[in-house]
Amino acid sequence: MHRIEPRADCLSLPVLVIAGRRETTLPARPRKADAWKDAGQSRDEQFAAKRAALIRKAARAFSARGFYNTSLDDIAAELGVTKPALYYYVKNKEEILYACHLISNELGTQAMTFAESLPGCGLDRVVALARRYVELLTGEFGASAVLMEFDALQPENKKTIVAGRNRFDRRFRSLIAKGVEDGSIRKVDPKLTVFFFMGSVNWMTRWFRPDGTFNGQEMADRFADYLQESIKARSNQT
Amino acid sequence: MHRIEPRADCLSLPVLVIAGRRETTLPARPRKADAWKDAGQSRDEQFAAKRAALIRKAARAFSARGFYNTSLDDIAAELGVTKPALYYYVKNKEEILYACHLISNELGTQAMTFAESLPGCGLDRVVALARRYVELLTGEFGASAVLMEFDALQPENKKTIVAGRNRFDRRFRSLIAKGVEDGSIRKVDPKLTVFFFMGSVNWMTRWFRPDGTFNGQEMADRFADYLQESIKARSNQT
DNA sequence: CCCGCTATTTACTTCAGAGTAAAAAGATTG
DNA sequence: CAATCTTTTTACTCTGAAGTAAATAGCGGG
Repeated sequence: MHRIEPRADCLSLPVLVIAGRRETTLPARPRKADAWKDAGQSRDEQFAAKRAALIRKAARAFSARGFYNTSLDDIAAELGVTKPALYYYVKNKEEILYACHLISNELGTQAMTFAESLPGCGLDRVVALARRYVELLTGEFGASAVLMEFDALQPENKKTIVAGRNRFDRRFRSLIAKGVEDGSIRKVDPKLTVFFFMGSVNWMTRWFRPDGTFNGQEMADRFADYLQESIKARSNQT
Repeated sequence: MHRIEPRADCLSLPVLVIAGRRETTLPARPRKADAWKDAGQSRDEQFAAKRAALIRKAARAFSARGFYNTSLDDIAAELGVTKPALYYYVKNKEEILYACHLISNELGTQAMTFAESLPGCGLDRVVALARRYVELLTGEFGASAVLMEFDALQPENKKTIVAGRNRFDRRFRSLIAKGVEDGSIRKVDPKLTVFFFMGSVNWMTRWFRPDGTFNGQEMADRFADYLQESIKARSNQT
């Protein structure tokens, strides 16, 4: 019997995943995928790996099709198991969503910490943040992390997630404010700027495919570039 | 008995609406709102007005909380009636969503037609499009129109809506491409630029409140400004 | 090769919310 | 003020998907 206490620490193990298109008929029990057959680990490692794979499949599905358009049967089918098997790894659907949000916040924090550690003017750091964040979102963990379904979270979890997001927002704004102060960024409203940029990024998770016209790195470069151009100070203007 | 054939022409009649926060308990039957008590019209006019009010309340709710987080009971309660009453005006929930998408597309077309009719360089027209579009979205019809739940539409309707959206996208891209040609816009990828900007706008509908820090007009100005700065050509660069 | 633990399945229950039927309440008109 | 049409309600049904119980299959050690 495995513990189902909060254990969202399983952000590990890269798993190759092909973004699946919605099927009209559930393809009854396809061959088990990825982590589900990868052997050669301790029991606890396997548990963690499988849980992580589950979360990441779900994250991709949620990002691409939305939380409510993704049933647990869908996820289970994609993993090659049946729905109740999922309940061995998570308590309920909400916990999956929560785990996804945790990843999302984690990536944000990572990008932020990186950006804040950089030398240079405010603009440079803001742009670095943007680039790194998009890189992370489009990278290993897939276009998986940015979710919008806060309302489906339990109040307790929602509080945690929203708090994390707010922290990210504040640091982002503060970075922008510093840029305005040091003269590298033109006079923009930090809050609005963050909303503007984050909107683009949130939306990206809905259409981005790693095998599309642009890969993750290119997306990161271009998004960062848009942001940079839209906020950088120019000699000949306010 | 009233016909329930496709009749999504009811985009009329401004109705004052205060964005309602989600209630844990459904406030049982509050006083009827707005159009529901406005008398002094022919029957057909009343029908149209009420249907329009219904669609617009729903549109706001969908935008703010999402399609699946909004039950018909919610909408009915907000209007001060019971759920079955809604079925007198629409065939089902999907039809409401479809009507919302039609409004959304309509606003896009309006903004686009306006922008294309302008003289001036590509950049000017692109910026005018952005401003007008945000103006419309945040205006009379509220932050109501941009929806993301394409998947909940019937295949037939989905086709229509997606086609409309694609048309908008193409015209938007084409405007950008022209700007690049005439030298007013720097070398950006039109498609990506559209996605970038539309993401911000889509996201805006989730948080914008007319009574917030910025009103609709300010939002329009600032979003247009961000876009302008991010894509305009400069003398001293590529 | 049997025991006990891990993992997954089959076969359910439950519930929210979409949708419907039929009765009741409101209008409008002769 | 009855007759009839319009609108809304009460009281349901139905369904999809979340979630659970209990049986079963697989595995590692003794």
